Amino acid sequence: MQEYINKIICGNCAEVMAKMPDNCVDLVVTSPPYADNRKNTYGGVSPDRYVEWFLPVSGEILRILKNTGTFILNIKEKVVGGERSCYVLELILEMRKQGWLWTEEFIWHKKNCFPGKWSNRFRDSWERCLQFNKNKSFAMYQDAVKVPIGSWAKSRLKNLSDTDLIRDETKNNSGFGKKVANWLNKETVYPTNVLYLPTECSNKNHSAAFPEELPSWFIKLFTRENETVLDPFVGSGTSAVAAKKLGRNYIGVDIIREYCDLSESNLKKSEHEREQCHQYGLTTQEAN
Amino acid sequence: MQEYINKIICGNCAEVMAKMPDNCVDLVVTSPPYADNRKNTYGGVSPDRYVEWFLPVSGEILRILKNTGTFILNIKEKVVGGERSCYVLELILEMRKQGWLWTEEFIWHKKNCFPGKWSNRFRDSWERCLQFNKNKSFAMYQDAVKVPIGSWAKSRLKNLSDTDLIRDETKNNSGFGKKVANWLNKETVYPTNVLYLPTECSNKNHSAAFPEELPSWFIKLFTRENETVLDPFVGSGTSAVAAKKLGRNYIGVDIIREYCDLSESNLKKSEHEREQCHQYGLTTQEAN
DNA sequence: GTTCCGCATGAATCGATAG
DNA sequence: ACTATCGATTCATGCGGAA
Repeated sequence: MQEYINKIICGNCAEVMAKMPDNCVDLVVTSPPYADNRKNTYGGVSPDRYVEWFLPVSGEILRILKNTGTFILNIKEKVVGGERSCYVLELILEMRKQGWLWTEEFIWHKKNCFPGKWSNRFRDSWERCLQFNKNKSFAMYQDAVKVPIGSWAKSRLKNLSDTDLIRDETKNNSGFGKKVANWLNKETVYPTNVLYLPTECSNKNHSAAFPEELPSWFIKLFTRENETVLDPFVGSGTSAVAAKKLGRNYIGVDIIREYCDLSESNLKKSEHEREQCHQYGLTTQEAN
Repeated sequence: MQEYINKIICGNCAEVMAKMPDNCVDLVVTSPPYADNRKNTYGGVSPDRYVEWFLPVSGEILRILKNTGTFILNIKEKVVGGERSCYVLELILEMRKQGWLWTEEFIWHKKNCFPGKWSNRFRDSWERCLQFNKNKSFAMYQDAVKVPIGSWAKSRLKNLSDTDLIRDETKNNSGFGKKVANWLNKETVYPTNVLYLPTECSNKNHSAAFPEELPSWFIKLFTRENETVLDPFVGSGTSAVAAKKLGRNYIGVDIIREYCDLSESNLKKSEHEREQCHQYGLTTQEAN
């Protein structure tokens, strides 16, 4: 097992995982290639074969995950022929037959989604983050993701655009005012199952980079320091970088050599930034 | 048909709809009783029988809906035994077999969701609003739900740069001047598929009232004035009130006499408010 | 050092045109 | 007839350079 810790491994993730022992990983967080996308990079899994393609992967994850571990799957179905594809729904049902518990569906509500205009559809600004478990009693450290109420209110007010103001006029004033009053007494609150994050804008040289905050949030929620986080479709390495920054062990797998190299490079870059922070006497926490 | 227009009908909605003619309704928007919920009011449909219970209803809706019409289903699966139930996923798959197109899944992101704290779960702050159609080409009036543009636009459009000119020229040889004019005058943008609305605070004497803005938004998006909106589980009458306020015809059905009375009462109340507004020389639009 | 402003870009989708 | 490619459309964010 030790040979996988804090490594990026190039290979087919189902085959790589097959060599790993049972019950050895605390969290799997990944964003696999979506159906029929990225034809030039991952080979383009078609929607009607997606489930059969993914099940061997989820089967290996089920085996190597600890009994108290969690599997977070970030995914969204494409539009095909004017209709939402059903492969994600079918995948959930099949994974349950495989032995998984479908514990929860978190929503990533994207602040800045892709632009576009169509006659029969609005812009898609959300994705699914499906939570699967082996067992009803799994590890969850809710206090690690509590939101300081002060900064919440501050950023909320700072970002209050004209849009927000006008949208807010419609709501019931008395009820909301009462709620705010309640919140003022607390220093931190628990979040909900909706994550409201911007998409990553900077160039990652990878076609599907999710924001670091997304894996980071789940890593804090479902693991403690020195535990192990696996991403079988590590891509540009975002989740590995997040795990490392948070003092967790990472294991990254990708079938594309180029992406493995990119992950290594991003890991080095983040390590370099950490060192610079130490030079200036900052903690990495403050720097982020 | 005329006997149903602007009426609240007490009865089993599948039976009531069975008497209605084909292709007579422009929009169906409803929030049916969720599985195993509201045991004391709707008799408590259990999760494992939910699909078989709902399919006759969706079958009748498929028949009475116009070919260009839309069916919006507001629903969220319950947690049963620590796991999300799968009846909504199964329902979508079965409704497709029935002939429906699953066009889109809108998310209602609740601003102020129900409070609570559990050891293995955060508060649930979103619900599905599933869009189904009979036909790929359905009626959609996107301009009716445009929202104010973000405040970023003010500074962004203050002075257009050279690159803006170049970018647009490369994509479109002919009509650049027209484009600039469009952007400069633009004060509203199209929304996304996430609705960020507060939950209803006021007491509706109904166990599952959704905010009026939710049906209101879909009514504006999918119908024009004098068209017909049906809610087969009308409950406290929210969607009927919304339709009436927007100058649409409503048809409300509920199996519970008490809820039919409540709907009638809420419709009267909204009519009364409208009259009061006229007395003060306000339009109903301004009052809302 | 701080704020401001310009700019590229991001898991997109549809309809028309071409092969 | 059916698939593949291409252009047009569009919004908000974080970054880097400048004031």
